Order: sequence, then C-alpha cells, then structure tokens
Amino acid sequence: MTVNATGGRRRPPTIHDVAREAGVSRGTVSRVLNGGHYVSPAAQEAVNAAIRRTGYVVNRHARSLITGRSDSIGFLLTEPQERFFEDPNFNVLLRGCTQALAAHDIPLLLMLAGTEDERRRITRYITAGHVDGVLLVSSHSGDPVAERLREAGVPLVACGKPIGLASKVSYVAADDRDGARDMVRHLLSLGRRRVGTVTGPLDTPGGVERLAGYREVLAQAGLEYDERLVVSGDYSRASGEAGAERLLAQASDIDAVFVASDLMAQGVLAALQRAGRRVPQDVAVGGFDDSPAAVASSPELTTIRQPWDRISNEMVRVLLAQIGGEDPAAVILPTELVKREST
Amino acid sequence: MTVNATGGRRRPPTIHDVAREAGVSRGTVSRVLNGGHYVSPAAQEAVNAAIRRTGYVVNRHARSLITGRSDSIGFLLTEPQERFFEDPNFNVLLRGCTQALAAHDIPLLLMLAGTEDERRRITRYITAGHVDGVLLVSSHSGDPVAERLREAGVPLVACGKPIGLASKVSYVAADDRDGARDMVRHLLSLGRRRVGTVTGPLDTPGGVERLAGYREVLAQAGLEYDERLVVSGDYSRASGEAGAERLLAQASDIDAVFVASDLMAQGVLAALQRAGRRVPQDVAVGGFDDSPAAVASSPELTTIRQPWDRISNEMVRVLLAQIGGEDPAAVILPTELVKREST
DNA sequence: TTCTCTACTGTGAACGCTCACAGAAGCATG
DNA sequence: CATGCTTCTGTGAGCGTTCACAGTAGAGAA
Repeated sequence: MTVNATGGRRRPPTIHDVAREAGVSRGTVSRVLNGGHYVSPAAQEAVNAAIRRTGYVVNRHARSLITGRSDSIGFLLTEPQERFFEDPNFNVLLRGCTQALAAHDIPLLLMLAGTEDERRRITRYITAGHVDGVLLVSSHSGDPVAERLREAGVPLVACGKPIGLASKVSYVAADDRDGARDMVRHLLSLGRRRVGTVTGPLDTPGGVERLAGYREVLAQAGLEYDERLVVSGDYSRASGEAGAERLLAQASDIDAVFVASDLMAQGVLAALQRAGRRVPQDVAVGGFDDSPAAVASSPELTTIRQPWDRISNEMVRVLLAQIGGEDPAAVILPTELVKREST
Repeated sequence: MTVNATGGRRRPPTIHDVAREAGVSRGTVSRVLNGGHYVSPAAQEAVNAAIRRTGYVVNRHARSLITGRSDSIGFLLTEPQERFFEDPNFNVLLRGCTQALAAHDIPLLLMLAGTEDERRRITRYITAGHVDGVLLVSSHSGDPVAERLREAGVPLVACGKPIGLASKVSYVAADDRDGARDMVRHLLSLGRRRVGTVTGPLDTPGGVERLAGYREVLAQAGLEYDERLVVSGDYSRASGEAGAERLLAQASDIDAVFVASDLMAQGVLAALQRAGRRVPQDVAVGGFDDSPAAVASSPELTTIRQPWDRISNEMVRVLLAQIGGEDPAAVILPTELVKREST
C-alpha cells in the first residue's frame, strides 16, 4: 500500500481522490464500495486498484450521516451488580459476539449501565441511533431498559429468555430445563435418591427453568418433592457455600446436589469438604455452565455445558436478520452433560 | 421528556428543530452544545429548555464528519492466544476503562485482533480515524500493531510496559518488580530459605520484572542464585501445575514458591497437594494479581494486589491527555501484599 | 429505421453538524 | 462623536458520503 500516492497531503484520501485516480466518478466508486452492482468489470478493476494505491478507507461517519445506520452494534450489560462481569461465561459470550461481528466488519460497542442514571443515558444514546441494534445481556426480570428499547423499536436480542417482558423480543438461550433434566437423571442413575439442589436466583430464567427441570425428573422418578432439599443462591460462590450449609442442616442424609452454576458448585464443594463429606463418595455434585471453574475445582466438576460459542453466533445472526427487517425470533440451543470427577 | 414535541414526524429532532423551538439560530444551539461560551444566559436557558422539550440528542456522525474526531476510544487486544480473555484481570481492566470513559460520555469499542489478518484490518480501521485513541492490552514483546499505530501517530496507551518497542509510547503499569520484592521478602520473613519461583513468560514485562524482583531480594539476603529453583510458565493454571512438578523434581527440599500469577498458583497448589506437601506448613505459596482465583482456591492465596481500578483510570486519563495534545507519559503504580492462608 | 430495454455512468442534492466570518449591540475611552 | 473593545448572534460554506435521477451506449425487437 503506497501511502499518499495522490500527493503529499496529510489528510486521508476521500472518495474523490479514488475517483480521480481511477478515472471514474464518485458514483461509480460508491457503487463498487457497496457491492459492485451495475459496474463494468473494467471500472471495477480500476477502482479497486485506485483504492489500493491511495490506501483509501471509507469514512464511516459520512456514510452513517446519510444512511442513518451506524454500522455498529451495542453490547449492553444492565446488571446492577458487577457479578456478571466476573462470570467466566460473560467472557466467552463477549468474545464470541465480537468475533462474530468482526466477520461482518461491524465494530462492537461495550456499554455498561449499572445504575439507573447510566441506564437512562445509555437508552438515550441508543435510541438516538448511535447503534443499529443491541445485544442485551441481563438476567433479571423486569429490566426497564429492555422494555424501553423495544418500545423505541430498537432491534434487540437478549441472552436468555427475558421473563416478565410484555411482548415479543428476540432471544437466544440454552435449553436450561433440559440441561437440568439431564443432570438430575444422571444423578439418579448413580443410585442417588436424596438429591438436593441449589438454585439460581428465581427472578432469572436460568434459575426458574433449571429448578423446573429438577422437579420434573424427580416427579417422573416417583420421588416426592421435599422442600428441605431446595435452597436458592445468587450464582456466586459464597451463596453456594451458604446453600450447602443450609442443605446439610435441613437434610443431613443428602447424597447428591444439583447446583445451578459451577461457581456456586465450587462453594458447595468447599462446604461439603468442611463438613467432612467426601465427593463423590458421600455426596455427588453436579454443576451447570462448564465454566473454567469446573476444571479448576477439585474434584473436577461434572457439569452441563452451555454452547456459548453457538449462543453468541446465533445472537449476532438473529440481530443482523432483525436489523435487515426480519421478525423477532427465539432460538433454543441444546446443552450437553460433561462427566468429570464429582459424580 | 416530551416525545416529538415539534410535530408528529418520525425522524429524530435536529439542531434546526431545537433552534426553531428556542427562537435562536443553529449557531447558538451549537455553542450551547459545546460548552456555552459566548452565549447569553437567556439564550442558554431557552436552548436547554428546547433540548429538553424536543428530546434532542446530538448526531455524532454529523459532528464527527466535520470535527474529524470520532469521540470514541478503542480497547485493543492483540494477544494471539485467547488466554488473556480468560484472565480475570482482563475483566477488571475492561470494566474499569469502560466506566472511566463513560464518565466522559465516550463509548468504548472493543477490538480483538488475534490473527495477523485481523491485525491488519484493525490497524487500517484505527488509522483511518475511526477512534481517537487506543488502549492497548497486549503483553508480548515486538507487537507489530503497537509500532504501526505509533508510527501513524495514533494516541496510544499500553497496559504494562511494552518491551522491545523502539520509541516512546505511553504506558501504565503496576510496579511488578517491587511487588515481587515484597512477596519474596515476606516468604523469607517466615523463615523460608529454599524459595522457588514459577515465572511468567519472559517476553512479557511482568514476567521479566517479577523474576528480577525475586532475584534481587534473594541476593540481598545473601542466598545464592540456584537455577533449579526457577522455572517458567505462561500464566495459565496448567503451566503452574507443570512448573511445580518440575520444581519438586529439581529441588525437592523447596519450602516456598513465589508464583507470578494467581492462576498459576492454583496449579501449583494442586501439584503440591498431589505430591503430599502441605500448604503452608511444608511449602508456602505466594501468588500475584489478587484475582478472584486467589480467594477461590484452598487454601486462599497470599498474593500481590495489582491496583487495577487505578490502572484503568490512569490509562484513560493519560490517553485523553495525549489526545488533547500532551506528550506520552509512563505511570507506575504501587502494589500491595495481601496475606491469606497459603503462607 | 425506430423503439424499447438493459447495463452502466455522472451529477446535484442532501444528511446534520461545526467553523469562520460578518455584524450588532453595549460600554468605556480618547 | 468617533473609536475600539468585548460579548453575543446569525449565516453560508463545507465535511465525505449515498441516493435519486438523468443520461449514454449498445443490443435486440418491431
């Protein structure tokens, strides 16, 4: 790439420079830039050569000004707590989305809106058209941002099924309920009969669905529901630890625990160890997520793998389709049981 | 905020609408928008009211087109491996930078450039002026992107001292060497005399500096350098585990290990446990970073806290200053020894 | 031939904003 | 009363692109 082939000036080359260099008009260059329809092969080639020679890069601001599109996507995190940011799943999701968008040459804007103040600011920013669509990562129900954006007609895809949201909004989620079913069936297949659970927050879809799967399978197995076997946490390690302690106190004959996240499962392992219960001999422990925490703990966790790479790809695909005018869509992806040492 | 107070049209209000609503000219509105100099209090007030009534939000594309600035900052990760993305420090840094920028109402663009292809594309994108500056997060030396951006005159701040970079580039770093010194002194103060170390990659500043600190303190203490006590890893858990095994094989009388990252320290703990060594009774283990891994492992890790919140704040501060015309600057921030159970 | 159709090309007018400039008004100074 | 200065305001131009439209050339049909 020859720098400043068009002369010694400082300013980056414009579409005019390319047109002059190629001996065609602005219009033709613009057409080449936007798919090359109605452009003769000769002109096409001349323009491409000129672009290469001048080092031309399209000015996205000028383009956006007229098209009204921004050619960028927002990745919005409205979680009030910072917890989700520490969640290893977040990493995978963020990276996956960034890469999936990079394949379309679309930059991703990271937006954090933890406080109500920030949420208001970000909402204004988004509805002003500064991004073409939003990947929404927020687990809690009644998220006002989602509703506001939806009302403003901003293309939106949520990660996980948004609960308590009045109307149609696209989402991509793992099949939480089915994953939970798989895990509990696995625990029962090992001969366990006193299977407890530490649920996620019950205002999140994951929390609700995983608990539902657990109850379904126990019911199918003819085991009657015992509320002493059910405690809930908030996906944090500490809450897992506390949950396990409560379980041991309420039902000391417990022989397995289905934990709704790997991070909480780590806490459960710690609590069991402190109580002198061996894992998996005395108590089998199953996690959820297959996060790095699953192999970082000892014993390594049997867990349910969430297909994060597929989730991020699908989120991007659905969002772009929606920006292109398609209707909202829901995508549910299958999970997978990963057997390790803890069961 | 009244929606569409200026009429029933769909399109968002422009500066013209605000001007009409306030009974002033575009110029006056623009001046209010940009600091309010040379604007009478009455006009100021009228414009602000009109903005509120119309729900006006500035069109950044139009503004950027003329100012040449983009009012956005890039967060660039050029690590070829995905390891850094899994590093908990990354989270903290990314969040810190996003928030520090949000305070200035500047959006952050996340850019991943793992392959040479992507690096080329991103470099073009950046040098075309689509961001005003870059926060560079990359540990390895000889990073071609940093050099290219610097040559192109793009304001740039690196996280950690870039090694092998020809000329001046701003950076913000924790005082790695001093942190290492603190930790090794701490280990010696416990009466340990056979102190091994698992270093980071020696083509990273952290790897080099932490090893240097280790050697300095041992030398000061009159202990002679024993190369069997030094192995190197790549900051991953697995490499910590492998490193500890090598240490035990080479120097089985080891009574302490200074590990250059918490993640590796987790691996070291696992290897020691498997070898039947008690921590801290038989072998004291010191980590580095004070990442979530430090409290997630058992025993909880004594470690060196990196001031990530301050690092991200400083990176943003230095970058904005540089965009504002100031010269590059280097900022070194102190670390802190955090004592827990592993020593 | 003349007409229509298709493939291609060039041109003027926006998009919404900032910037430079011209000018008005108010006030003090000579 | 003219002059200069400061503070404030409006206006025209232009940033780099796309879009709609007009127009040209060539091929095929009537």
